[in-house]
This record gives sequence, structure tokens and C-alpha cells, in this order.
Amino acid sequence: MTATDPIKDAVTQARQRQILEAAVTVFAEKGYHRATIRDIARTAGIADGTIYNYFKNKQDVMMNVVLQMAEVSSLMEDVLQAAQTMTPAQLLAMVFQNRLRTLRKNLPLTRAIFPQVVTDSELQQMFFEELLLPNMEKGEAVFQAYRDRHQLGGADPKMIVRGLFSVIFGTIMMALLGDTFILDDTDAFSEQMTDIFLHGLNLDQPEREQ
Amino acid sequence: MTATDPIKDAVTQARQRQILEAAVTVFAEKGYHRATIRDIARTAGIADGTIYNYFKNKQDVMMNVVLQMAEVSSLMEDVLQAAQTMTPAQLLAMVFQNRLRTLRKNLPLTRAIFPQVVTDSELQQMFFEELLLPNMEKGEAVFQAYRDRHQLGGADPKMIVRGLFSVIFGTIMMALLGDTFILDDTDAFSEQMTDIFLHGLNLDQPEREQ
Amino acid sequence: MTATDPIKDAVTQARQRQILEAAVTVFAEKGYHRATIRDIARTAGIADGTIYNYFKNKQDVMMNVVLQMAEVSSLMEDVLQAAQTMTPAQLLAMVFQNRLRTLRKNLPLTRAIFPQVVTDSELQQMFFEELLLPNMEKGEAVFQAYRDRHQLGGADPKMIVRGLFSVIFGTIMMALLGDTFILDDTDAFSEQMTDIFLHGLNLDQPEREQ
Amino acid sequence: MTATDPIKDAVTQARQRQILEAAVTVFAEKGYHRATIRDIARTAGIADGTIYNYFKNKQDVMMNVVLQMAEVSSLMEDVLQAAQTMTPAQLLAMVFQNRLRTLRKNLPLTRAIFPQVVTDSELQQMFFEELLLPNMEKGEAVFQAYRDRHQLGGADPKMIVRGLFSVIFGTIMMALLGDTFILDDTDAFSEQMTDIFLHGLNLDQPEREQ
DNA sequence: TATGAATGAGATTTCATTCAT
DNA sequence: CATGAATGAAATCTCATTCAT
Repeated sequence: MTATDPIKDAVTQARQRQILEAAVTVFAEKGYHRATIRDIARTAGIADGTIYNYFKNKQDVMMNVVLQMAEVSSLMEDVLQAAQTMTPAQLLAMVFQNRLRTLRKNLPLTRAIFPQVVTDSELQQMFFEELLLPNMEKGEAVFQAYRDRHQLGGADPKMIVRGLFSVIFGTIMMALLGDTFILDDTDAFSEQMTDIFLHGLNLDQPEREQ
Repeated sequence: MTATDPIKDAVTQARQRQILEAAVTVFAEKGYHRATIRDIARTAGIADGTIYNYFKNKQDVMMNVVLQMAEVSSLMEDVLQAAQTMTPAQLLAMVFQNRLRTLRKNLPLTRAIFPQVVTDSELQQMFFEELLLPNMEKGEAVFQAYRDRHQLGGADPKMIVRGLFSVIFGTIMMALLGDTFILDDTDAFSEQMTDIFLHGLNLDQPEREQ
Repeated sequence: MTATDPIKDAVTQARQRQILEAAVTVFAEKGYHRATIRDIARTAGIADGTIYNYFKNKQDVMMNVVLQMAEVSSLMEDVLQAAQTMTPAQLLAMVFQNRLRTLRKNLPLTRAIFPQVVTDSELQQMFFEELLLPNMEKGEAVFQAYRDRHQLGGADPKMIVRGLFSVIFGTIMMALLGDTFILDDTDAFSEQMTDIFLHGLNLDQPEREQ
Repeated sequence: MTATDPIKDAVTQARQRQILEAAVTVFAEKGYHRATIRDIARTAGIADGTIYNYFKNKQDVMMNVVLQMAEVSSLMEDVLQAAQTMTPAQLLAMVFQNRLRTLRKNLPLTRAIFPQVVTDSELQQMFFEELLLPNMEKGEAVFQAYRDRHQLGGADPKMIVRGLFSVIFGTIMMALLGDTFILDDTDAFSEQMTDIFLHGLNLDQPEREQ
């Protein structure tokens, strides 16, 4: 029974992807609440009921949409690991640019997801544990490494990472709240914030010393 | 024509406040969607229909809850104006602390409001035009003044303000997403971020020169 | 207590007229159901509650609007009585023209009143007993008189009157249902129908004989 | 694309009929406004929501009740076409009798429908375009044919048809307004009105000449 | 596994009417 | 008598979810 038939698994995964793709489209277009299961089913070209063979309920669909972003976001993890050979300056610049560009592409979906993640405690917890926390820990490790290599002043890596994440999430919020200034000139803002952090953390000096 | 009877006005305002207070309570407890008009009415100790004598609809109630926050926020405006006699360091420290402490007190309400502001385009626009933009402009003016007095390097005030607001909104987001680290030690984080910004903007040097 | 103070009575009647006038305006504009008591009060320039000092409820307002039409319609009674010196041809022509012209002026109000009279059994009964039946009886008397004077064939006056009233109400219905043909050329239709009836009832022959 | 599955179509139609039947019952009993969707659903033995799988809203249900009458009324069309072999006298007699008998059977439903058709402009337009106008045009054609065959005097067919329809609608109105005289003796009234029209239009003379 | 019709709980909103001032 | 704020019943409609086929 539980013997995993690889073919069936593949079919199942394909179907799930198909549904999630449709969900992403519809959520981005209408937001979570105004998106109906019927919308998603129609967009996916399947029947309403079929969705319930692959997901527990609407919340579960959203959950998996978010988790899917996790995988995309794990690209970021790779980046962070690869980043251990970078200077802090390079790292910061890259992270800012990467995140802001991603945001600009996905603003409508982001607008649908964030409110729901913040509102739904189950979703929020999942998001925190599966995505936010791991990534923050990655970041802390990187900054700890810098510190160990004396490339960094005495600032607490935890704090630094919070600062970085705050700027990034804050930028997202600003965009969602209607301030287009940052999005209009992503690169300038990235540079500016990179500068501030480098300087502020005294990361520019030690760097050159190397 | 519409000769304003001061007594009736007072009664009306009192009733509105009563409803908004109830709305704040209920929204904070259940979030926007799960909060029903009936909940709010019961909490306010009035009949459902009465709410519609004071607000157009549920969205309008939320709108006014947000606007009410504006008045609280206008405290911030005063602060900003009073701030013109402060050093940048003092200003930054104060703003950070003020905002984070306010946030910590109002986290549940914030959790109800933000998603809705981001989701509802009408609400979002109102929020942007009535609250966000004016406050940003105040901030820009303050930093422009610093710049004119040579207390500030060449950074664009618009950018600086975006940076500051991003950190603040980002911090809110972090809290809403479940990261208690910042909230647990608001003051340390404030200091840290103030430091980074001061340093990063070269605001510490000119200051001393004075 | 019940001593009727003529001054108060006059005031009361004036107020009632004021309300009914407003009601006519609002009913004509919105129809019975979409017209609110508030609409009527605003239009009359008084408070909602005041209406209930002069009328039992909304239905009662409508009832009196209809009764008011009765008085206008009693003009018709006068006409009918005066008509006893007319030839049948003159009478028919006059009645048709009179009714159709009145209709054309009051189409929107008619559109509001008829449905309600037909729907509300109390209103319907009142309308029948106070307006329809008396007028029909007047008509029957007139035609009976014609018959007695041998100006009319053997047709039953009751039937004739039903026929006449049917054409008139039917014309109203046609107009309410959207057929503008009759309304566009009221006079031609009046002539046509007069002709048919005169001819059909052999009213044209005896007439000339006189 | 929308390959029509005949079985599903049949089921759908059956369900629609079931709902409309219930609607007819409830509307006839309570009138449009006091009939609730719940009433109709209960009467049809289904859930409230199910109605919305088959009709857009309550108005749409009424609309289809009226349209359904159209099909019944199309019997009348057949009649009219078959009528081309009849003498005008036969035709008139038949139409009057047919309509009045139908009315007598459906008085309560008629009482519910007419007010709403007159009140709701969308419904009215549909009624006019789908039912009234086509039937009037049929009638005009028939009378034009009579005229061409010199069975009719110089009267304008359009006018004649308006006259006929007015009498019919007027009779309906009289019944709805509480005058039972006509309904009590449908046949006598039919004869009477047929006579008047025949005579009035000089339709009796040419007839005999043939 | 796929379908999609059926379900029915649930929420917003309107508005005639009342009644304290 | 006038006012108009308060009332709360009542009705439409939506949509996530189920389940028989």
C-alpha cells in the first residue's frame, strides 16, 4: 500500500505543481481571500474537487505556495554558502540586489502571501521555522565567520542579520504600501544601503586591510 | 445650512470613538476578516445597525481605525519637529526607540491592520497618502536641514529616509513573522541600528565637530 | 380632547399634504420599495419620526397617496356628471383623451402605484372600493341613461363600462410595459378607440337620429 | 470546447424546471418580495445555495419564470399562425377566450409577476422585447393580411393590435384590482368585446360579403 | 482518481419603526 | 409635536468542502 510507486509519485508531483502554479497565478491576481478554489481549479484546468486530492484545504494550498517559494529561496542559501569566499561588501551588495530584484518581479504574489502569512498563525509558524529562521541562521554563520576572521568589528552577528533582514523586509513593505521610490531605483538604493551597512559596521576598513 | 451643533458633534464623536475602540479590540483579537460587525457591536455594547450610522461599512471602520493611528502617529510629527534641535544621533535613537516601543505595545492590532492595508488598495492608498508620505516628507526635511548645516555627508535625504523607514517597517515585519529577538531587546537593537546609521552616514563625525 | 380645533386641523392637514407631496415625488422617482421613509422625510424637510405622527406606517403613506389621487380623479366624476348632456361620442372621446393625457403626465408615479396596489391586498381593496367601484357605477349610470333614452343598443351597461375601463387600464399597462406607441400618439389612439366603441356599440347611428 | 453532454444538459434542465416550478408556487403565494430564496429552496427540496448554481440571483429566477410563460405564450403564436385561415370574428373570439381563461387559471402568479415586470426595468425590457413586441408584430401581420384581403376597413393594424392588447391587459388589471365581474363571466365578456371590435372595425360586413 | 453538483453556515447591510429628549 | 439615533430582524449571496458517480 504505502509502497511508493515512482510513476504515481511523479504524476502526483506533476499534478501538485500544476495546481500550485495555478494558485500562484490566481493569488497574485486576486489575493488570498478573493481567490476561490474554483478560480484555481479553472486556471489549472481541473475540477474543484480534484484539488482536495492533493491538498487538505485552501490554507494548505497557500502553505505549499509559500513552501515552493522556499525552494526558490534556497537558491539564496546556495548564494550564501558560495558567499563565504566573498568580501562582506560583495556579499551585502549581492544580497540586496538579489532580493530587491526578486521582489520587483513578484510584487503581486508577495502582496498576496505576506498578509496571509502574517494573519494565519499556522502559516506564520511554518514560514518562520522553515524559511526565516534557517536563512537567518545561515546569515549569522556567515557573519560569525567574518568576525572570526577579524573582518568584522564587535557587532553581534544576530543583530547584524536582523538589521539586514529588517531592511529587506522593510523595503518589501514600502513597496507594498505604495512607495515606488525604492523599486524605481533598486540599484541606487542597494548601493546606498550597502554603503551604510559597510561603513556602519566598519566593514570597509578591515576589508582593505586584507 | 449644516449649522454644526457642538453638543451633537461631541456625542457623535464619542460614539465613533466607542465604536473604534471596540473595533480595535476585536480586530486585534481576531484580525480583520474573522472580526464580524456583530462582534464589534457587541463589544461596543450597541446594536449592529448603529455602526452603520457612523461608518459606511466594515472597510470604513477599518479605515478609521487606521486613521486614528494617524493621530497617535502625529505625536511622531511633533517629535520630528522638536527634533530640529537635536543632533542626528539623538534623533535616530529617539525615533527607533519610539517606534519599536509603540510596536511592542500594539503588536496584535498591527498584525490585523498591516495585512489589510496591504491587501485593500483603497486602504493602502489612504494609508500612503495620509500617513506614510507626509511622514516621509517630514523626515526628508529634517535630513535636508542637517545637510544644509553640514552635519550630514552627501547622502540623498530621500534615500536616507527610505532606509530608516525600511528598517522600522522591516522590524515590524520581523515581529509579525515571529522573530521575537528584536522585540525582546528593543533597546539594544535600537542602539545597534542607530550606530550603524550614524556611522554609515558619517553622522558621528560632524557631530563631534560641533 | 376630541374637540376638533380648526387651527390644529389645518396645520395637521398642511403637514399631511407636505408629506404626501414628498412621497409622491420620491415614489415616482424610486418606486415604492426603494423609496425609504428617510427619503420622504428629507424631501419633505422633516425628520423621519415626524412622518409617524401623521401616518401609521409606510403602507399608510402609500394608501393616502392613492387616496389623494382619488380626489384628483373625482374631477373625473364631475366630468362624468356633466357628461350627461353630452352625446355618447363626445363622452367617449373626452374620457379617453382625459385619461391618456393624465397618464402621460404621471407615468412614473403610476409605475410606482400600480404594482403596489395590485400586490398589497389591503391597498387593493381600498383602491377598489374607494375608487374603482364608485367610478364604474357612475359610468354604468351614464350608459344606463343612454339606454333609457334609446341612444344605445342592447349592450349591458356593466359590460360596456368594463370594456371601457379595460381599454384604459390596458393602455396604462402597455405604457408601463414599454410600448410607447400609444403614448406617442395619444390623440390618434383615442380617436381610433372612440370610433371602434361608437361603431361597435351602434352608438353612432342613434346619435344622428336625434 | 463546451461539448454539450446531453445527459448533463437534461439533468440541468430538470433541476432548473424544478426550481422554477417551486418559484412559481412561492411567487404565486407570496408575491415577489415576500418570497425568499429560502422559501423557494425549501419548496424545491434543495439547499439555498443550489439555486445559485442555476440562476444568477433572485431577479434571474423571476426573469426565467416570466420567460417560461413565454413558451406557454408561444402556444398563442401557433394559434395566431393557424389563425390565418380563420375569419376575423373567429380569431378575435378565440384570442379573447384563450387569454382570459389562461388568466383565470393563473391569477395569483400574474399578480406576482406583473408588478415586478413593471417595476424592474431590466425585467420590463426583457418582457417587452422577448414577449410583448414579437406577439404584437404577429398580430399586426395577421391584421395586415386581413386588410390585404379586403376583409378589413382602413384601420391601422398597429392601432388595432394596440386596442386588442389593451383590452386584454386591461382585463387582467381589472381582475388584479379586484373586479371579478369579467372573470366570473369570461365568455360573455369575450363575446361582448368581440362584437364591439368586429362591429367597430366593420369586420362583420366584409366577412359576410365573402 | 476525477468530477462538479450540492450543501449550508455565515456575514454584511438595509431600513421601517420606536422612543427618549 | 418634532427629532433622529438606536434598534435588530431579516434576506441575499458566497464559497470552502464533501461525496456520489
